[in-house]
Amino acid sequence: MVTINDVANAAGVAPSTVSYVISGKRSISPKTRRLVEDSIRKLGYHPHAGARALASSKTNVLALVVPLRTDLNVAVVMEFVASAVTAARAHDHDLLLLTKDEGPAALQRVASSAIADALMVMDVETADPRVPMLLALDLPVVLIGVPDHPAGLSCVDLDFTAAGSACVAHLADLGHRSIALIGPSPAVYRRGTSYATRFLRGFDEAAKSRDVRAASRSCAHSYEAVSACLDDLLATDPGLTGLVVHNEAVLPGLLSDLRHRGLRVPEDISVIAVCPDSMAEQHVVALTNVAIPAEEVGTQAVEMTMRRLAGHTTPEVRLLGPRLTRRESTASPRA
Amino acid sequence: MVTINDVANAAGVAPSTVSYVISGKRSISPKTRRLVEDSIRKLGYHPHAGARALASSKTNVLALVVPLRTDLNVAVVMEFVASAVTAARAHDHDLLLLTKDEGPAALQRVASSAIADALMVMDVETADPRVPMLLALDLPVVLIGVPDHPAGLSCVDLDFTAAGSACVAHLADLGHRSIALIGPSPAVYRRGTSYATRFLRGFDEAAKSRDVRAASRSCAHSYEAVSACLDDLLATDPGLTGLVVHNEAVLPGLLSDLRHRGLRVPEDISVIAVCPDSMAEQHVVALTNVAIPAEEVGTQAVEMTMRRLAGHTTPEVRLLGPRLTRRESTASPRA
DNA sequence: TGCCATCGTCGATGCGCTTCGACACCGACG
DNA sequence: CGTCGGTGTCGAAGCGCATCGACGATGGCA
Repeated sequence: MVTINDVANAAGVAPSTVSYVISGKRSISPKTRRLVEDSIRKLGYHPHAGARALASSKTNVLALVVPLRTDLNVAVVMEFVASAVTAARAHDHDLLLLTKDEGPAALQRVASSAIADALMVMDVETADPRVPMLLALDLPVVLIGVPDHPAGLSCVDLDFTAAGSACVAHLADLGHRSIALIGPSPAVYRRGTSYATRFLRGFDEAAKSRDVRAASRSCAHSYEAVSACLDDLLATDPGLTGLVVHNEAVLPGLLSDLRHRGLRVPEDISVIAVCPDSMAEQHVVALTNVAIPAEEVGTQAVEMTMRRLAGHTTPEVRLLGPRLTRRESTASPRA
Repeated sequence: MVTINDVANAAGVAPSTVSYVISGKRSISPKTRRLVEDSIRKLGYHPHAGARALASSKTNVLALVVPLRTDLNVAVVMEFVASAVTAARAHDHDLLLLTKDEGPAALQRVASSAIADALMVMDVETADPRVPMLLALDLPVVLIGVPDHPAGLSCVDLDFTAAGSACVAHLADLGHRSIALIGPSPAVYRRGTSYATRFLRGFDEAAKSRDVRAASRSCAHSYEAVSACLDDLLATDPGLTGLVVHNEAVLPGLLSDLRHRGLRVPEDISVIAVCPDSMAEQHVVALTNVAIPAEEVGTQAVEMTMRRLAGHTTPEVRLLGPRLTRRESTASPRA
């Protein structure tokens, strides 16, 4: 292994000088700098991460806690993870992956083993049991999602409340008077997953203020569940003309089922989805959607984390405004 | 921070004794062991990862290189990652995520910074430029996928060649005489992505030996591409009765398009997919499929890695046999 | 010419842990 | 009773680095 001493010898300087060249924490003459940098390159020197962590109390690692459940949208999670890794690397940090399954103890472990410098936590619940423990951790923490009481933790997420409202507004503007929300599976609501309840709230409030009849259902992934859900909705209100789908996984099944029923999109029924743009464009009828900006959320989460690490101590709560893109799946209802 | 010294003091023993209690590398009297373990628990002691890495040259971290491209199946990648993290944790290791985008240099960096104890590399290409460098790394490496010349690296993957053959065999057994493969996007082939070419080989060889007319096409994600691909295939051979789809992303579009053409599945045309079971079951017509056992591959990859870390030096190449599940999308062609 | 401030470099120290050799103690055996 | 082997514990060294105080050199100014 090539150490800082090897570099120092090769360059004819002291190890500490090499360290200062790398960190830039003291001024170095151009001549010495060049000498050292050349030696570093020639020897292919990389500082030993453990030694560096021990001496400096910084690991240059960010830990990310992801949910492994299949009832969440894996594509969204993956996109988020991808952008987080990329953003972290842009700040010269690495990304350690933890699973929600390991529970709060894993967070303790990471914190007290000094494995990572900061934590990013996905899939936050409204009354998340991890929040109090995270507060006690004295590591920078950024939540993806917003619990009821962030209490000093930084948060970033799509503004799902506004997203719910935007969907209703779009349909109401088109003239729809009776709409329904097809939401995530019951398990998601049961856990109190933050985004689900926030979206529902925005949906309900907007429906009330726009004076639109609004139903909402939770729906599991299976084709049968989707079908039963539609049966139920159409039986309850045969005049239903608009569907808001906050459950990407049911989209294929839903669209097939509508066609089987002889309901054309958008002529007979409008559909608006909450999903990534790529998914919206993938269907036969391109879907009007509110985008889930997983990539931007990931980047933002890392940026906020880095700011905390840089000493910026005040926690921020950042809600990204929803972006609705009109495509082919929404239209005015027939008179 | 609570250190090994704090624990030693609390237990009234030497720090080295605490270390031996934890590692089990020397025998400890039951009395002392209990004393130490109690102190550890009471103080909530976790060894400092950096210090431990420095002293022992072990990080207890596995690095996983994942592709971030969207032309690969994100669900499969995610499933793999999930099982890898879980398996790693079961062996008391953490998982560090790297992206393929960073290129070979990132692997160098991780190795010479002693950030991880081993590397797992996904999305391997037939003539992967990373292979020679990985060989020089003197870290245990496990490839997910099989390059042309593994040359001493461990590999694990679904046996895609056998999978390709199995698809053909299934259709041939049903009596199909003309079939086609709809493969991944051209970019995937261009990269020489290992699994794509292996599957194609198995497909071609089986078709030849079973005396089945076989065409194959590469197909991008878009609905238009799928449609054009079908136009082409049906024009080339109007007698086409079987489709093998090795490109999960096009499935929804493909199935819609077939229906638009008035082709019923499986009455007019059989469809067999290479995709995770969950995806196969999600469609209106449940799809006969060859499963992509991402979870098992992930677990296996970790197990192989741990074996290497335990001193087991001979590299293994492990190909998982394909499992074909017959569902509703395949049937004998009408006479 | 002499003094001081500044800049660039060095040496020493310690981060928390693992590991090695040393050693004290105990029971068994001749 | 003396010796020997084994068991359990200890102390010290060192892993590779960052960081702090110190110090020599250089240049400006009086």
